Order: sequence, then C-alpha cells, then structure tokens
Amino acid sequence: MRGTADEALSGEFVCFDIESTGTNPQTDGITEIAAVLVRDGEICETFQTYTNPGRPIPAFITELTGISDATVADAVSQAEGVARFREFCGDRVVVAHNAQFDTSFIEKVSADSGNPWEMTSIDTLELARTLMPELSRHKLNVVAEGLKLPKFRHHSASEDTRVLALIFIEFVRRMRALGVERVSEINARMSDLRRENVYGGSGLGTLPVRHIILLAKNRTGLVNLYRLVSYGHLKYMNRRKQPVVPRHELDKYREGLIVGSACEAGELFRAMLDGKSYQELKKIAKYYDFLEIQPLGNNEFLTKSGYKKSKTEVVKYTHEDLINFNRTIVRLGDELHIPVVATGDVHFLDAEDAVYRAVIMTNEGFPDADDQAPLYLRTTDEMLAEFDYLGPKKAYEVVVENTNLIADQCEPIKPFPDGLFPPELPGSADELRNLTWTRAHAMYGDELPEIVESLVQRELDAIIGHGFDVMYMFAQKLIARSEENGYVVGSRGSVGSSIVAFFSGITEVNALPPHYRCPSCRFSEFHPEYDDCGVDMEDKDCPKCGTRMVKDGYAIPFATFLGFDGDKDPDIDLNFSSEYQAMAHKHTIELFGEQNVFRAGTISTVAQATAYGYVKSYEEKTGKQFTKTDEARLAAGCVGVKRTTGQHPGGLIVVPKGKEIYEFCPVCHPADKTDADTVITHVDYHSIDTNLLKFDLLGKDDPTVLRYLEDNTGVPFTEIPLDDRGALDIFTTPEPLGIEGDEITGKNGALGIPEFGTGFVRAMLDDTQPRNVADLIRISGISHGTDVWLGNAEMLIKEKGMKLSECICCRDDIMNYLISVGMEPKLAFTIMEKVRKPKRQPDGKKLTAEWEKEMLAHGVPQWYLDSCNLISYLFPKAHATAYVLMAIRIAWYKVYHPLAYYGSFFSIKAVALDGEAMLGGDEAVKRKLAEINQIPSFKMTQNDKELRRTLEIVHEYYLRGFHFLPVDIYDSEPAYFKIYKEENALRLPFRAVPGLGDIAAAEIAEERKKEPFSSVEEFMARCRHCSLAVVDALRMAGAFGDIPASSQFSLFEL
DNA sequence: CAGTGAGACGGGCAACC
DNA sequence: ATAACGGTTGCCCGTCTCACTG
Repeated sequence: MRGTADEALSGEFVCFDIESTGTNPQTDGITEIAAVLVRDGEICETFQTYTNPGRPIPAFITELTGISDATVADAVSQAEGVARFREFCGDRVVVAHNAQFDTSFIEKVSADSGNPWEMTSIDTLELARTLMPELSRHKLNVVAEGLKLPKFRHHSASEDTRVLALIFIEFVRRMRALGVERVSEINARMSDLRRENVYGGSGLGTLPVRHIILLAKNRTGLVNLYRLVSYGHLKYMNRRKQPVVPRHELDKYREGLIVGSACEAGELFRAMLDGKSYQELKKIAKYYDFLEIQPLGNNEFLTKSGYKKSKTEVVKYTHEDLINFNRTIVRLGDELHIPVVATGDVHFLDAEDAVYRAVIMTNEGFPDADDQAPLYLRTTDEMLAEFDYLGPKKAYEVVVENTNLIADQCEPIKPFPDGLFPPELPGSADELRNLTWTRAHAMYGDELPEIVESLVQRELDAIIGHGFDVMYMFAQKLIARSEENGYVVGSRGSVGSSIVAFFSGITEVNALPPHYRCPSCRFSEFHPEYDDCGVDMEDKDCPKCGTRMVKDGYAIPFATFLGFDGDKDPDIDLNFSSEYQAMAHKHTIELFGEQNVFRAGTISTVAQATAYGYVKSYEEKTGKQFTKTDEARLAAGCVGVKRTTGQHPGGLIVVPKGKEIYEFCPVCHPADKTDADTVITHVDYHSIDTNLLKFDLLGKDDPTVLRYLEDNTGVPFTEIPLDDRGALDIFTTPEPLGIEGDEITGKNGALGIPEFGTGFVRAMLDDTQPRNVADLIRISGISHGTDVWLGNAEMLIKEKGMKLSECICCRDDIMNYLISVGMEPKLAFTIMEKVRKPKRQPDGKKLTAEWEKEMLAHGVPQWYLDSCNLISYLFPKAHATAYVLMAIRIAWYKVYHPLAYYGSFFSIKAVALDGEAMLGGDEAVKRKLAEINQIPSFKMTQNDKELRRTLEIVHEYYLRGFHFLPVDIYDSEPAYFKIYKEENALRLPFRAVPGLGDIAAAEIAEERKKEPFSSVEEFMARCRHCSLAVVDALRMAGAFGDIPASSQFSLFEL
C-alpha cells in the first residue's frame, strides 16, 4: 500500500480503474473512470463516468478500450470527472491494479485543478505477485483466470473494476488468514511473505527494536553472549537485516551477563522521548543492571533534526531537555539503587577520526554523513567536564566510581578458550591402520621392504599418537565418496609427504624414494641413490616375472607434513572438482552432524584502492577538495574497515560431539543470504584456528577437466604414462602440437596447461628447458614461490651457470640439503619452516645470525644463505608434485586428443568468451587480440586479461586446424562445448552469447526437452529469461536454423 | 511510451590455500 | 614494457531488461 490513511481490512474500500489516452500522466489524459464500493466482501455501489481528455485519442487506444473521440465528445471535463469520483470515494482507501498508474493520473488532474489529493491506495498487482507466486505473470485477466473468476471484457473500465473488486475481496480473505487486519500492516506482512516464498523462513518483521548493552562477566556470560548474537542472526533477523534478540531469549540466557540501558536508541531513553510517565520509566529501568548517560554531543541531533515521534510528528528538543533527560536517568538510578554509568558510545578513537567515518558513510549512501556525532573515546577529565552539571560529586560517581564498579564485576576472561578440541570418528585409528597395511601389502608384497615397513610404522605411530587419525579417515571417506561419483580429488599442500596418506588413498603422491614395483608379483626395487623422482628412471621389466614394472617414488620427507616429532599442526587441504565441492561439504555434515559443522567465516575489509576510491567519491559528493597528502591520509584511515562477512572458499570448522559452537564463537549467515542454510563463524576463523579443526575442501578445475577429458576420449587418466615424451616436450617446444610457435603461442606448448600457462612460468620454462618430471617439479616449486626465481634462482642459473637441481626449488630441498651436510635434523627443519613462511627477522633476513654461523660452519656456501634470505614464500614438494602430475596428464590430452583438450579448456577454464570473435576465424581472433594488447597494461581490466588468455588459446586451436560451430538452439549445451570429431569442430555453448547466463541457458535446455519450437516467437514466449537482445544475438548467430520467425498457427490464434 | 520494483548478468574486488 | 605465484570462492554493485497500466 501507499499513503498515510489507515483502515481495517473489514472496512469499506473503493476499487477503481481508469482508461486514458496513453501511459504518460504528464501528457496523456483520462477518458473514463469506473469504481465500485466494497463493503463486507460485497460490491454495493458503482460509479462510472467518461471524461473528455481534451486531446485526441490515438487509434490503437480506441482499438484497445473501445473509447473513441466520439464517446467522450460530450463528456465532462477531467477535473469534473475526478471531482465526482472523489465525492464517491470520500476518505476511503482506494484499490487498483498497478495502482500507481491510476493514482498518478487522478492526482495529476486533482493538483492541476487546485484540489490536491493524496490518495492512499492498495495495489492488487503487488499483492498478486506476493500472494500468487505460482503465476508467472500478473496482468489483471491472468490473475482473474488464476482465481477462476468468470471471463470478462478486459480494458472496459466498468468490467475491469468489477473483476478487480472480486480479486480484492479474495485477497482480503487471504491476507486476514495471514494475520493482517489493517491496511497499515499490509506492506510488512507481504514483505515477510515474499521472503518466506523465496527462502522458506521468516524473520521478526517490523517489531520495534531497541539498543542494549551486554557485557560478559564470566565464561558463562560469554557463551550466552555468543549464543544470543547467533540467535539474533539465525532466528531473528528482521526485515531491515538487523539481527535482533527478543526479550524472552535474553531473559533465558541472562546468566553471566551485565545489562546496560544503552544510548538514545535504548529502551529507557526512547521511553523518555516518547513522553512516558515517570512511573513507566521506573518500570523499564528496573530491568537493567546499570543505566547509561552519555555526553550531550552524542544526542545533539535531537535538537537539530529532531526525534520522529510518529509518522507525522517530529519533536525538536532543546539543550536543556538533553540535560534533563540525563538528570532523570540519574534520579531513576538513585531511587532504584541501580548504578548510573557515564558511557561514550565510542565509535572511533580520536575526535578527528570522525572524518573517516564520514567518508565511509558517505560511500554507503548516507547523505548527512558529514554531520558526525563526537563519538570518540574521552579521557576521564573530559568525561568529568561533560557531566559537571550533575555537580562534582555525582559526576565523579558516574564517570569514575560506577564504571569501575561494573568493571570489577567482570572476571578476566579470554574471548576464545585454550586448547584444541578435535572431533572424533569412532574407530578411526584402527581403520587407518588396517587400510594402510592392507594397501601397502597389496602393492609391495606380503613381506614389505624394510624401507616401507619402517616408514609406515613410524608415520602411523606419529599420526595416531597425536590424534590425527580422525583427519586422515575423514579425508579418506570424503575422497572415496567423490571418486564413487566420478570425480578425482587432487591432493594439495604437504599431505603428499605422508606415505600413510598415499596408502589410505588421500594422495596419489608416493613419498617413498624412487623405486620400481611389479604390478603383478609385487616385487620392488628401491633406488635411494637416485634422488630425483622414480618416473624418470629407465623402463624396466620385473626380474621375477617379466612384467613391465611401475616407476614411482618422489622422495619427500614426512617431516614436511608433521614435523620430526609429529608436533606440527598439520592441515589437510583437498582439491575437489568445483562441480562436486558442495557435495563434499554435505558429506562432512553427514559425518559429523549438522550442529557440529560450520563454514568458516571471513571478514571482508576496505583495501587500499577501494579506500582511495571512497575518498575521491567523498570529494565529489561533498564538493570538498583535498591535497594529495590529505587524500592519502584519509584513504589510509579507511583501510581495514569491515565491509561485509562472507564464506571461506572451502574451510569447514568441526565442533566435537558434546560441545556447542557457542563455546567458541558466535555464528551467522553470509551477508547476502540471510535466510539460507549456510551458517558461518561470526569471527575470522584464524581467531579460533588453535581451538577447532578446520578442513579445507576447496574447489579446483583440474578434477572437472579430467572428468571431461575421460568422458570425451574414453581414456582414463590413470593410464597416461607420466614420462610420455610428447607430453613432456610441450613444456619446451610447440612441436608435439604440430605447429610452429609464433608471436602469440610462444616458444613452448604450455599455453593453457594449469599452473604452467602464465607468461611468468612459460618464460621460466624457456630459460630452464626442463626435460623430465623432476625438472617440472622443481619449476612448479619455484613458480609457486615468492621471490624464489627473479633475482634469485634465475640469477644463479644465468650468471653462475648453476643447474636447476642445485637451486632451492621447494621447502623440502632446504631441510634435505642441511641434513646432508651434517646439520642437526631438527634445526634443519626449523630453518626450512622459517624460510618458507613470509615472516622475516627484524633485520629483514630469514636466517638468524646464529643459524648462518652454523650453516657456514657446515660448509654451506654463502650464495645458499643469500638465496634463503631472499625467499618470501616456498612451496612444499608434495604440492608441487601433485600439480605436476595433473599438468602432465592434461598436456598429454592436449597432444593426443586436442579437440577434447580444447573443449575442456573452453568449457571449464575460460571465464570470458567472445563468441563473435571465436566464430570469426583466426583473423578475427588476431584482430581482437591486437585490440586488447593496445590497452596500456595499467588500464587493462581483469576481464581483458581473461579474454586475452582465452583468445590466445583460440588462436592456437585455429593453428591446429580446428574451428567452431555456431550456437544452436537444439544442439548447444548450456556451458560446455560439444565435440564434433569428424568435423574438427567444437559447438559453442549458450554461455558464449553475451547476456545469456546460467538461468536463461538452463531454461532453454528445459523447454526444448518438452517439445520443439514452432517459431522464434514461440521460443520467446516459452523462454522468458531470454531478453530481446539475446534472441537477436541468437538469430544473428544462426542459432534458430530454419525455425520460422513466427508460426501461422500462433498468428491465427492471436 | 512514464515510472517502478525485481531479477539476471557481468565485472570488480577481497580473502584464502 | 615492467615484474610477476596461480588459481579458486564468494559478496557487492551498476546496468540492463521486463512486467504492468492505457
């Protein structure tokens, strides 16, 4: 509804409709007004008049409404017609379909004739959209049909009005069933209902909310506070997206909390503003443990913009009033023996910080943000001065004595508990042992080689001894489930350093030293002297049974994962297919319970560039001009301010059975999904990462790509030989692809190979010319590090002629090397850990003077020390290895199954597609690339870069003799490219059409399954999410084939 | 075609492993 | 052209389009 009048739904209403010469109230006129009076669910009186609009009626309007110039020639003027209509209406609330249209005409005519009329109206169109969500359209006749009302002649004002009245009567019945009794309640309830329709939940509506101060005086209070904050977000979010705590919940969980009466937005202060009696104030004040009074400046706005007492009444108070409010609170405190405390409602530290708040709030759309209340932290003296009107004794009491009184009630507590609380999976230790030994024997024989036996034993002892068996078994179950569903899981992080992880199926990286093993008789032969990876060894047949042996082993130390004493806090990160990630999260909830699993939350803040943008737009909006220095200062003041809360990319926090999340932190929903079932921790998870176990179940394209490649080639990736010459060669030459490198494709064939395809890494490939898997692992290590290559390893190789294998490539290299020169293993481990993390010594170095001395004493050369000191971040070898395995496989498909490879890339990796350029052939692609490359790099957007990457690969695709088929309504997939092997072509998906997104694409796919499209017209009618522009683009691309523009049948039916 | 609310789309940005 | 870790998820916001009235 709109307007200020109110009425019970059981009362009288006027339903009306106008006909006009057009849709513009400024230039068009009214030709007919019809209305009926509704009382007690019955139509009782009717009204109708033609009016002369004073301008010709367009022919198509006459066609539509049946009203011609002749009809209105002798009719009354618009002003007269409206006046009569007003007489019919009286003070009643009016009802119309798309009410704003009709009221805008009536109000315009009223205003023009000097009798302004502010109508209060109810819109049945809006009601229909909310009450009948099952209808996709809500025109008057469609709604009438939906309600099974008799047929009528649409666009006749009288008939429309009568039908409108019947619709309204039904809607009143429905609204009253939903608890709406008055017109003024409609909007709130309907808005709640819309949320329920969308989300299936409901909040608190528009109940009045008041501020309150809750202090935790002990752990019980803290847990209750976390619980109340969580309930506010999860159960009681109101329509304004405010988390609200109902009083009954506060009563229930008040133990351990100290409750303060808060600021002018608190219950007590508002009661004074609303003019409640002293007796009532007393009743309210009794609820609180302390009453608050605040500096007058905090409430100064009450004297300027005033207090909105009701919809129509704004009260402006005086300075004296503000003093009296505080005096009243002091008197209440005295009489009720409740301490009165002077508080500051502090929003920023220093008075001059107000400007930062002004900048930020201006950017959030507050027009009066420049007028900041002085909500800074005052000194005791300043506070005493603020309250001197209470007299020195009282001022001292409220400022000093009572604040301490409250503070003294609080025990020292920490925001988060101490200690780790890991979850349990019953029987996980035994299960892990069995699984590991069984798989070890299955691969290495009944009698295990000593090296395997002892390593497994040592690892199991460390893992189970520290209770990490739960992590292992959890990961194992999740991965097994994903694989059952056809998606491999990529190992990530250092978990591949664990041979137990290998045997239990968590990683495919085999950390053992290089070795051969016979897949048929399980004979094995270890070559620890060969410190590179086993895959690079010569092929060899089994000396026992003659079978070609498997080459394996990447020689990765377990300590990288768990430390030497199994005391490092390990972390299992897994790369699930992005298509499967949500399922993995669901499975986690199944394993540990809904009340125990939460998505880790993130706090998103204002970063440098955005802060600068804020300052610029603040200058623009306020007309102020700052110097460069001041701009920088203001921007710096905005950096780090919280913007929103969100979901961690994949981290799940698990609370053990028997514990509640509220013992650790509050929880909430992501900011944009207030009613969704995603529940996130309300604190950045780093605050509790030492308390609760977190599993990172991340999304990654590689598993999706492998699935696509397997599905489309029939070759399981597990059968790809990792030492395939062709696949390995594309890291140094484009030759295996059957093309010569040009300016765009470059000197190697690694374009589009995951983790190897950027300019930086490809240049590294050209510089180092890797020949085997070991080299690729080294490059993967270097390329994922920070400050490991340029000015470091690169310089050592180019200027000192060193070999890649001599440089520091992975963090494991450091530990292995330092142990090999005779240093103590634990120290070697410590130094590795220090070098691999970004944190530096105060002098900017990574190594302490002591460590350097020790290293030099063991004959470590100076260049090695320098290299360590330069490194900012270093990758683990296990992670580098896992990524190289993926890269080689994808490279293999790129060489031997190119069409499938390109299909996978364009389908899954390419975010930005340019269907037009792609269809236009190589020349169009090169033109577009040249166009993008014209853009100076500082101006190049993320999207430009994405598109460039895709087009470079499209160019390579053309060089290899392939082309694209245009989008086709029946044949295109929503997002994936379809392979046409005989034609050397890929079919563009709907996604390649700009403006055609996921929802529209899914709709087309759904509709075409039902029955063919007889015409483009029919297509548009059935696929409502396709805009005109999209249909046009589809037509231009030839996507409709020989489907006619419009069908004869539908023409007749019209 | 005026005006308005809602939803889809796509780009930009931040957090994170 | 420089220097460069690569790649992922998710939230916000501006823009576009549609629905609906005659």
